[in-house]
Amino acid sequence: MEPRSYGQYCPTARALDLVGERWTLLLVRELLTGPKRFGDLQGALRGLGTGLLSARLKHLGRAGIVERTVLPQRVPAYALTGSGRELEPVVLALARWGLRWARDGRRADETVRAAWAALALRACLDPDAAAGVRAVYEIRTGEEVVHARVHAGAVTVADGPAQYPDVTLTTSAGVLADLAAGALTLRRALGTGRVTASGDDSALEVLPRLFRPPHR
DNA sequence: TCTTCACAGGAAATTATCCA
DNA sequence: TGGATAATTTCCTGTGAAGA
Repeated sequence: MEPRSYGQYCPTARALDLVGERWTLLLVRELLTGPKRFGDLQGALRGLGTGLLSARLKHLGRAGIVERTVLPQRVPAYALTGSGRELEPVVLALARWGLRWARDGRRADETVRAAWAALALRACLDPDAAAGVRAVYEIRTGEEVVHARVHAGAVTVADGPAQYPDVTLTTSAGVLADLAAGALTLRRALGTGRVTASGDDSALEVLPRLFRPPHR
């Protein structure tokens, strides 16, 4: 089924023709942290049926936003193309804009994942504060491990453990989401044991200053 | 109020791929 | 070549919006 078009000769409408449908930008968000298998995407996007997932991937593939790739052990997967990666600032801007509502707290029926919270934190990065920082932070939750690399005033987030983390943070995905939403400070989380940290003290010391949650 | 349409989602069937 | 697994397709149902 071909997605509907707004039928407008307008860049915004054309962009929304491509990525404005339900689930589409969330698929892009999932792929921002690295290639994913069909089953991984299904697991991350609960509520999205297999048929619709297949259709969305095909649509994004035709649009040149997503491409098929192969992981080690010759496992087939999906990855963002260069054009797809250009959506990263769009997704981060939406995350930053949405944080003010996320701050109201998590609803009972909402799931949370470490990778989502890490991306939300990334959206709040203060480039000036991060300008002189070079550090790798590994974040471990019960089910997931992601890592964030801060370098040259920017941060990248990826799935999996870091090779040489400066700091390893252990917490739950829910606490991480609260940190990203600004509902909890890192100092308080560390002080109350909701986050435990090990590694380089100076890299840990600078971490709270790197992020500036948006004001309501 | 009824009908039509678009869309989301689930379940099952089908197809493709990998590997022993 | 056959079994296991993953990916895709097809069909059906439910929901909500819009129009008659």
